[in-house]
Amino acid sequence: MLPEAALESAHLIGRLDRLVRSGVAVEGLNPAQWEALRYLARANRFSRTPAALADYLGSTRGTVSQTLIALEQKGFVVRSQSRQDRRSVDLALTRAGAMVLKRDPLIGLAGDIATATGGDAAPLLATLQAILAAAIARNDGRAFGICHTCRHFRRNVQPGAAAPHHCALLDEPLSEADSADICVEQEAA
Amino acid sequence: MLPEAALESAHLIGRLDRLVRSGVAVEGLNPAQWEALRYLARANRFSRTPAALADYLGSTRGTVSQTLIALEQKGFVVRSQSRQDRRSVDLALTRAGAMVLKRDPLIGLAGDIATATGGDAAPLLATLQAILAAAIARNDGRAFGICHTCRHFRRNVQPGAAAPHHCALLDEPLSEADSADICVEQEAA
DNA sequence: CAATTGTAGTATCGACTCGATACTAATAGC
DNA sequence: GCTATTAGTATCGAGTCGATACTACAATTG
Repeated sequence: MLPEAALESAHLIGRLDRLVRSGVAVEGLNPAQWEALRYLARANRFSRTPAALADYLGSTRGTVSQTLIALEQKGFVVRSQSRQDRRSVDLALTRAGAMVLKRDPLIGLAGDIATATGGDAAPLLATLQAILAAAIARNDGRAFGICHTCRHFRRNVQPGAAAPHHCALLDEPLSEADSADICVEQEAA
Repeated sequence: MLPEAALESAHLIGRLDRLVRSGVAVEGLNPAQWEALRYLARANRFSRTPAALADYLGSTRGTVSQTLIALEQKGFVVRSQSRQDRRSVDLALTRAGAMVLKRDPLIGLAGDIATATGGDAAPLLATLQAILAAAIARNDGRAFGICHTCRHFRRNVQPGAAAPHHCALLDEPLSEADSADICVEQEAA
């Protein structure tokens, strides 16, 4: 038997997200476009590609391609051909893209969360992370967790170097900044 | 300064909802249609109208009208003219509508919540309710809270009657079932 | 190394969604 | 009664999204 509070909580998560999405058109960006900008602001360099973004959004490459066209036309994203793989495209936020994220409607919800939790959102965050992990496992999705929590992460393999850490999956050096971003390849340790 | 955990929690709420919405097409219902069915299953008799649903969804009457046309064609909802106000339309779930809600994709998320909270989702629920209250206040929205928590609710005004309670705003008798449903007019006590 | 198979991304089409506008009908206020 | 307001619908057009087909490149296989 499913506890009533669990189902009610699921309802409320939907309502909260709907509230955010319905107040979104201010900057002329739709929900998918906001999500893409947020993703690109937090993804490490292995993860800033259309395919990874499509995985993250639970969408298709075709749909994401259109989202990216729109964002590029607005000047918030630039696409460039990858050097490693010339089929692939590197995505990056422009300065304007980073600026518009300062007016992300999600910040309003974050303020409400801070208010409602009295400033300590850590327990809520931990619970939500556990829920997301369960939901992702059930849907065979990718976690898009933080690089340094990954089972392929090797800390401080080159001490003192600009990129002291290492990814054992991609065999690539990792800077401190890399290791704090989310990664399309991340798997729990 | 906004705590990092609050913003991250806001992110996760968005991701959870997106996961639910992306696995939705199973029954041939889109996210707005699911939300409408959920609402009608939980709304008291004053609240089962297109206008109240539009408020709830943060949408417009025109858009909701189309959602309702689709749901009526699928046989999940019936519309009938209101007796009190002949401009108004009463909405009701059909038996098929109630049945399809047993396959609501939100139930999957509720299961994940039950798993992640170890079966006691009450603290999470309380936090989410507080967040939603803050978000609604900020957006000048309606709360759609439970009838008996309303400042217009008068308990047991007609003891022993089938509808013992009373709404002081609408001046209408309220059954036990009425008072447990959500209401478009609800205001915190 | 040539041929095959697989992958990254884009273009395009069609069904659908949604907000805006305009409209009808009914209620409320004066 | 006359006007203003409200409930709901119809319709249009911009935009979204998934599906399909395609190009270009990479990886694999023999």
